[in-house]
Amino acid sequence: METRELRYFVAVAEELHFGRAAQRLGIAQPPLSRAIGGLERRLGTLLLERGSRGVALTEAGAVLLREARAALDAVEAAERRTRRAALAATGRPAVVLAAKAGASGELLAKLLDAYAAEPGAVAVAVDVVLCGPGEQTRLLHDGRADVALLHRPFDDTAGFDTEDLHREGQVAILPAGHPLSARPHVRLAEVTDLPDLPLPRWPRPDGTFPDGPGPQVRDHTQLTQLIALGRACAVVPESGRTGLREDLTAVPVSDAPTSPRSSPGPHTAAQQRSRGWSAPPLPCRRPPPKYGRGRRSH
Amino acid sequence: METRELRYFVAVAEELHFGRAAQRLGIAQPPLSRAIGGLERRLGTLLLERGSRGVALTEAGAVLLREARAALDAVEAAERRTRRAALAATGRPAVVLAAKAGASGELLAKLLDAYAAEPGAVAVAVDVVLCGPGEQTRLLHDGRADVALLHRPFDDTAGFDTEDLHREGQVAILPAGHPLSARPHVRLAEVTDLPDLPLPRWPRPDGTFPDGPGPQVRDHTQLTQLIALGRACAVVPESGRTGLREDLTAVPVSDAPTSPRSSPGPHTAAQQRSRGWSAPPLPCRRPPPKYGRGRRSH
DNA sequence: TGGAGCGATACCCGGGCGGTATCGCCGTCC
DNA sequence: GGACGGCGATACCGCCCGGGTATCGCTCCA
Repeated sequence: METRELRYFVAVAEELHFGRAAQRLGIAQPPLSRAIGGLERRLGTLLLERGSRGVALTEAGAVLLREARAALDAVEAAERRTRRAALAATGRPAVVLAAKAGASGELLAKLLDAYAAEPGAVAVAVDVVLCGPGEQTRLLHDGRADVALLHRPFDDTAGFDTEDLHREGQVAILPAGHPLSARPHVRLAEVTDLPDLPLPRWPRPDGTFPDGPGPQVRDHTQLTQLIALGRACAVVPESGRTGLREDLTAVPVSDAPTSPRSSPGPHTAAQQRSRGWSAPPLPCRRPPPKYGRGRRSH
Repeated sequence: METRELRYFVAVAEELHFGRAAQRLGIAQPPLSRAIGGLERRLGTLLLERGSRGVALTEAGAVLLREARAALDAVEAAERRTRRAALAATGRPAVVLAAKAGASGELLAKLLDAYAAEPGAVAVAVDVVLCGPGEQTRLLHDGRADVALLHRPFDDTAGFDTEDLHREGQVAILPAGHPLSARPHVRLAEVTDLPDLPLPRWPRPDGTFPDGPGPQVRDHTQLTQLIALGRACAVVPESGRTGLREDLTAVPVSDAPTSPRSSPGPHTAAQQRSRGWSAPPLPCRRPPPKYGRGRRSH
């Protein structure tokens, strides 16, 4: 299978319409039909159900869509990482770290300081990419980033080589005047079902939102603003209280599970071990005890 | 980048010889030279250092080799899994489970029994693929398997979505007559540096062996035979003592870290969640308490 | 210094990919 | 119910690109 065919198929599977998919791909519709037809013939199965009105994915088509996306990400990552390796050979080598904008600011700063102080790290710059929530995994998969700061259990670390950097309690973020905001601490159950302050809904990776009573939010700014307006509350890692607006209050959640951050690298350990650069791929290889919780065993 | 180019590059990078690589690919040498040249031009970097005698990888070339292998695996996996999904739609759906031959026999049997008893599992067969040590990850990456039984810390689970199924102590396998074999238990340090019974060396993923005093082994049979011959000893999970030859003795290792098994699926959680089949992708979804240690949270 | 080995280049050919034109099918709307 | 419009498939054509052969240029040895 050629990547061209995979790209074509993904376009049709996403548009569910040959004409629009062809337009998106910048080609005419007939070659697209032929390409999909050829793919189906070689795989020996129907990928798309052609109804009189539009197109639908078959079972096999749904599988191919998921797998093709992963494969295309891998190809894209290959290209990007090779390009960066080429830059690193002639210019300054760099590691790209993805972090959610607005979160983990303090940790990030200390992490970068600690890495700059590392022996052997002098030659490697750490480029920080700030992105929206949940985007980190995408960046890792398609090669735009090499490592990322994730927050369990909010972010999904499955499929990555991870290392716990820091474990912290959680706090509830409430409007300044709220009755609970005067309390020294609250229990999780007390804030998860406040009828007047529902928990917000974050977008899924595909951009849609789960059902529920809470408002839809896409980033940290929207979140804080909604809480300040008295329309929502939130439970976030302790570090989220730094740099809080003055009209918001953070109250420790006594019974919330501690939330370790993770710093995952590319998706196989072999990549980690054999990265061709002259400096360690993970920032904070021997991290200060304050943040590090030891290396993996392998 | 097209997969054809990646295949060509991997061939040359592995052979380090255009002529042989072309032969392996079944094409003539000039098109190969042109393809690699085009790749280098588009990436804007040299991938191969052409010396007067043979070829060498550049820094960027080494990165691309690693990334290209991963990408080609992903493409191959896409094809295989789509083909299997097509089969599943018309015939009997199946999950392919990879397990190391000779190990975890008992767990495997009980796992299959437990899965067969699951509601909803009746429609899905579990195909078991037995493979050599360390091959499981390869099978998962290129789509020949969906889940595998791995043994930490021996196998590397980085990059997979894993779930601990069982945690067990470790035993030292010794020749029957050895002085230590009469002991009720031994400490790890006592068996790791026996001068007469060195620990064997297992192959790395690339097939080469690490340096060391121990004999090279490739499978369980070789291992037991070497121990029986008094040329080596080994530390393996407890379950390794079942079905032991009579001329070998297993002695519990009192201070060895416990070794949980893991059952990883394809390399992203999204794949797990959205698999197009009608039955759960993981065997033993609600595993009997004896073996299961709970589900992941997400 | 000539020959062997190896990769690059020159040049040619054919298949495949992409283009336009058109068909077949179906749903819809006077 | 027939005309129309939307959509995917098919027919056919031209051209580019991928693959082939022949040959060159370079280097290392004998």
